[in-house]
Amino acid sequence: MDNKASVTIHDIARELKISASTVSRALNDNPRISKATKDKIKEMALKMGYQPNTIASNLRNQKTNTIGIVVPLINRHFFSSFISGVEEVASTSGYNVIISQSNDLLEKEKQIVHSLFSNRVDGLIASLSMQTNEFDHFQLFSKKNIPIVFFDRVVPELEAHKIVVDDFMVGVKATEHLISQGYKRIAHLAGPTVLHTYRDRMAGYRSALEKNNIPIDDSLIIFNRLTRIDGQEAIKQLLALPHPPDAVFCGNDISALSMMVYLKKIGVRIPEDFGLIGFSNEPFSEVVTPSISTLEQPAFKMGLKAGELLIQEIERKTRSSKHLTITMPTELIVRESSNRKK
Amino acid sequence: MDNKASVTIHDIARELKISASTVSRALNDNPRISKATKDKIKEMALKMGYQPNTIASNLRNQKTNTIGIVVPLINRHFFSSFISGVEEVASTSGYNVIISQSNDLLEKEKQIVHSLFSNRVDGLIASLSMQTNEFDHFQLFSKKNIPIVFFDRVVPELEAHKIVVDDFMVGVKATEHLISQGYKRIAHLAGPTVLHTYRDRMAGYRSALEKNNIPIDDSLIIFNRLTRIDGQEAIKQLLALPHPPDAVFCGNDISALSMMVYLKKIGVRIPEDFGLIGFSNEPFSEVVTPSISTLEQPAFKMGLKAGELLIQEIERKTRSSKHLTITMPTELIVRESSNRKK
DNA sequence: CTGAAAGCGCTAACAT
DNA sequence: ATGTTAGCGCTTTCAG
Repeated sequence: MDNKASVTIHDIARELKISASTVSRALNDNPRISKATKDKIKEMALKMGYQPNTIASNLRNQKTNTIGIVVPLINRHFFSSFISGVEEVASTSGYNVIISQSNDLLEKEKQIVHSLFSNRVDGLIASLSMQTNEFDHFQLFSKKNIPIVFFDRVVPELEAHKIVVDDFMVGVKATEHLISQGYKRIAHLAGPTVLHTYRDRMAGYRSALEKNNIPIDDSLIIFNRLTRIDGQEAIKQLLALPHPPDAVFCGNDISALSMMVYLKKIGVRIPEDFGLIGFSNEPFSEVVTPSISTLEQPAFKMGLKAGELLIQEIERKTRSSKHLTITMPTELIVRESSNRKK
Repeated sequence: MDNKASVTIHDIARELKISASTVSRALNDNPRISKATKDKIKEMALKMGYQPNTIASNLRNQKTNTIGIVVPLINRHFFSSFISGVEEVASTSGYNVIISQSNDLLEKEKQIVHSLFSNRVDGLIASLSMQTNEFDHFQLFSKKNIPIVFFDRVVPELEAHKIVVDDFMVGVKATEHLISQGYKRIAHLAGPTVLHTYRDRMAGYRSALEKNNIPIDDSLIIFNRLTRIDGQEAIKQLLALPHPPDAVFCGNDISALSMMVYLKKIGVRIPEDFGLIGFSNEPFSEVVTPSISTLEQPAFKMGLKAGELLIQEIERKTRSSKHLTITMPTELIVRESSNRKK
């Protein structure tokens, strides 16, 4: 039940009959302190079980060595891999990471951002919630010149650094792949268009069709939130069309999978009768039968990059005036669900 | 380039020609302040763009409203779901969460624990690294009566609260299920026995066999790290036996999957000729073909529970003397890979 | 090379 | 109902 107050630098100072400032300097390896006293102080600190109080130091230094991360959902492969990347650079650079999830709710996101600000994080890394259509809460940071790096779900309007993949090219690559496999009526399951990442993918899809002289049929484009249930309802809706599609480019792997499950159940052969391609290469996509074609989003690397960039900005005295947008490569992964030509 | 210092309660006080303490009290809804002045103060705070400095408040209050979490790897379904659970209770109770990963390295774990301590987290939730065989770093917390909750990878020696599943029963349930399906020679792929969670599961397996008068054949028990490759090598080894098994209880779903892939490739029918059951209900297990029987480890719920318990302890003035061990139920999920009797 | 003193922003006795 | 004052633990001028 040893619950007495922690040992502070003052305790060490008193014990050694020196001043607290000397102790502080010694523990921070300040060159103005002699080797001898440093050793003496460090030894005593160890002996007394001294543990620095980071909070006090943070308050005094106006710096917390902490990075805030906001993601829609931590429990998603893409995001947890991304965070893992950030965590890696952060910890090697001496930063802690505070993570919060918005659950895709704007209100929660706002609250989190305020809380992170109040905790005086040195920088912020964020991916927007699906509902986010206003950005005042981020102004808090930019107004005070605290660097922000957005990733994945970003908006062009935001003046900040961004780590993204080329979603337009994603749409193009996925669609052209399906075309190359001989599919004729290609549908697209798109996410909420408030998010430009989904808009861009759709634009890529349209562009690929146009370039290949395939007419664009808006009834083949469905918008929803890309959940499992959404996928199933979308495929039902598509199949009920007068001229149903013979392939779908899905906004994510989850919805592609749920479409596949439904199609298999009603006896549609994949990829012979129907082609499917998803997005983001979830771990399951490789192991289901048939395996699902998709595009790999380099989550971990994006996290590393975001962390690097942010820390660079934090440690630069003057804010860099221009905002970088780093576009990471995506890789088309052709698997069974869309591969009907050897 | 608005980089001037933040608005503090003193700025508000000066503006309103009142004292800082009144401002502080008003903003904290202290009943001793009149409604009128509260309103006035809050309005001014809003107008001036005041954002509380949590650090200062933390230092003063000796409380950070922050929970530290240490996991081996954030980018793993079980851990990220668990964290998600913690995060949920934490945020509804007004706590932030700092997450760090040990990468299964003892040294990293030590460093993290010290850093979390220095950041004066109000409590700690941890799952041990695979290397952890000493526990002094956690003493830091217990000595100062800061509550800790261990989960999943725990050791009995630790005097702290624990959230676990009944691994012995896991072994029993899995094995008895295979027996009930008529499999005769049941093998077990076990993880590293330094971790008691794997030891317990194996004990459950043995116990179930004994109870059903099935002789235990040690050549049917294989130990490795349960990776994909491990699974494949294990099944090859098992099939090469003079009397090969007709079913395997695997220590996790990954290894069960890789066995399945191999068995399918060489033409073994599942579940007719061979039965498989895994553990932990990875997302892919449900969607592969055949779907994999498994036992659900309620990660998210465990996270909720851990968070609840920890916060309870934090907010109790006196530490509860006894250490709770909460055993969460696991659920047998029978799917195709082991279900040969309708 | 070391010490004294002030202050980071907030809160809570203790006043009144 | 509000103000005064001191201090959480640390760092950093400024002085010597």
